Amino acid sequence: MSKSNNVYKDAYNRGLRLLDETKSLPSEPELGALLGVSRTTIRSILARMEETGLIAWNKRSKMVLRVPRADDFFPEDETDTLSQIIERSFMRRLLAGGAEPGMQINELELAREIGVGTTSVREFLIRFSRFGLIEKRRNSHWVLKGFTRAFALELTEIREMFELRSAAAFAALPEGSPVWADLDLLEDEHRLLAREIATRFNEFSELDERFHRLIHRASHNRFIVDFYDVIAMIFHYHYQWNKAQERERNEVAVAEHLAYIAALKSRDLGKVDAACRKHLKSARHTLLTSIPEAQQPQRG
Amino acid sequence: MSKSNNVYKDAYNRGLRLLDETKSLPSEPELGALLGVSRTTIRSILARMEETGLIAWNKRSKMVLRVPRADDFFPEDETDTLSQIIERSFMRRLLAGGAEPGMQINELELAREIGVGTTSVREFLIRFSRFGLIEKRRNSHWVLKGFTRAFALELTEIREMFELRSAAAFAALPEGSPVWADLDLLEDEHRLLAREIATRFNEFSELDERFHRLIHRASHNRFIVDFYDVIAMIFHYHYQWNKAQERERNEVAVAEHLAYIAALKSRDLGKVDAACRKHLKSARHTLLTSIPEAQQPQRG
DNA sequence: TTAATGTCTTTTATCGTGAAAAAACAGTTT
DNA sequence: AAACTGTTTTTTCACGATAAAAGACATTAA
Repeated sequence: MSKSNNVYKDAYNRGLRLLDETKSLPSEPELGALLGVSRTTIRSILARMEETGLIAWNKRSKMVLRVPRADDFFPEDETDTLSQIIERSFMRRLLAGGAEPGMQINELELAREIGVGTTSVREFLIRFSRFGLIEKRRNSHWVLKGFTRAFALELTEIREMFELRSAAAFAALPEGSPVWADLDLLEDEHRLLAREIATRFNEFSELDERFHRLIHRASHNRFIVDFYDVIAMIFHYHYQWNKAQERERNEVAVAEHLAYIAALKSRDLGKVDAACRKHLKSARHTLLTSIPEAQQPQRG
Repeated sequence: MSKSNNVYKDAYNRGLRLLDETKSLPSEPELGALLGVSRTTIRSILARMEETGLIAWNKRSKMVLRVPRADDFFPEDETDTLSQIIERSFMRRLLAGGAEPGMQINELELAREIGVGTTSVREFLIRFSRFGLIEKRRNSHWVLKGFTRAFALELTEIREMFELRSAAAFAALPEGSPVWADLDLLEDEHRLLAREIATRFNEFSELDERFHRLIHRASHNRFIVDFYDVIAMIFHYHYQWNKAQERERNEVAVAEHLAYIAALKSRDLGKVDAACRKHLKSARHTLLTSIPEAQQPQRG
């Protein structure tokens, strides 16, 4: 088993949804652009759609024969990237407890446990190392630094520095910039979510990320924009394991975002600074309270 | 050829130097700690030293028979890590010109050209990507963003943010902190270098890095400390290709460092801020003037 | 003559493998 | 018993190989 065809399977599923919506299929290059894959993959998808009787395919004519059924789709877990699989596995172990700071990380053991090759695990660890949670010992093993209070404090320190600067840059953007329209759209989504927060509170995390990424982009600095990956990753897993008062927390956060948006629209740098600080302070507080910190750092 | 024994060769060379200095060798574990390698490697080294008649080795007795000659050493280029080799090759191509922003990077071609496996090149590119000079297209090629003026500006923006904060943290450190002794030592080295700048100006870059790393460490923030890797990497190559007015530039920088050190020792935050700003401003200027920026960014 | 399809080539993603190096274990010496 | 040496096991590092996916080229339809 040298390489899974998850790109194909994922694109196939998305292709089915497209078929369901539009009841037709465009040309191969257009489909490729739409699904973000090459024509090679598109042709495999069309071939299967023909096989399963979804379409009649002859050159440029693609006649839709029937609507996709639930069992036409590939199972969700077969569409995951290897690195997603490894990341999930790794994070589960990391958050499951028993993962003390200072502990060694064994590539071979990880690979065996997840059932993948060592190369993929190595590449994952290298990519993951920029999050500051693990560290490599020169020609030896990796060391877990752990998701500690110190980590959270260092992370939020940078976050606050970067976001205050980005927010100020955002507010200084000229009237004609397209970001203002993006901000308006996000504001609408926030209002909608605020109204239905009782039932849709778990949709906040996705909105949160889009909002903050929009602001960070105003910095026009790749290091600031890239750093949001660290924050997004942490918050992604944080949301999964800390469900305490989720509804209340998110309700507060939506309100803070709306105030923050209003401040940005006012272009009053003082107001922007205040609204941004207030929101980041409560975000930091939420993150800090969710860290167990029962165990002390140990030497491995 | 599956893995070069550069760890052994490099440790062997360092072992020879140790032998030359001390005319004796300690126990295997102690040697391992001294050279930073495992006992397995130490034993290979001792075995070769015996073979070449440098020592008589019997269990814990290691009698030195003769002084190492020049031809006892392994050639310098056989002691390099694969990733060092790849990095040098890659940077040479990047700085050699003809490396336009937007250009594709081909793993296979790079691997063939350097004469290494694709895995090593992939891992190098992943590690290198955090410097912000290249970017990966999902299941496709890498794209060169290029060492442009924009890059330099984004880099220095973060650098200034981080260093101003670190310098303030440094100045606020209590009297008893060991960093003050480190600073005193660095100050001495600066004075010495200042006196002999006419001949030793090329030793500045190494001192520069140690000085700034000391300051950044005062932030106690892993993201700030790690970011200095980006700066160090850029300046390392920058020093290699921009030799114009090197002596003058370094003379100015040493003077700025001494003023900066004096400001830190005064613990006057205003003075620290001013000295730091002044030095970073001239560092940015030096970097910016060295960027050709003849070619415009192009699409690949 | 533009834009599609059909076919072939190249590159990326991933694995298994084997040597280098580390680490663990067992036996000795002081 | 503490610290060493001798031996064995495990892990890391790097390669070549192969299927998936991308990309390039040739051909055909509108």
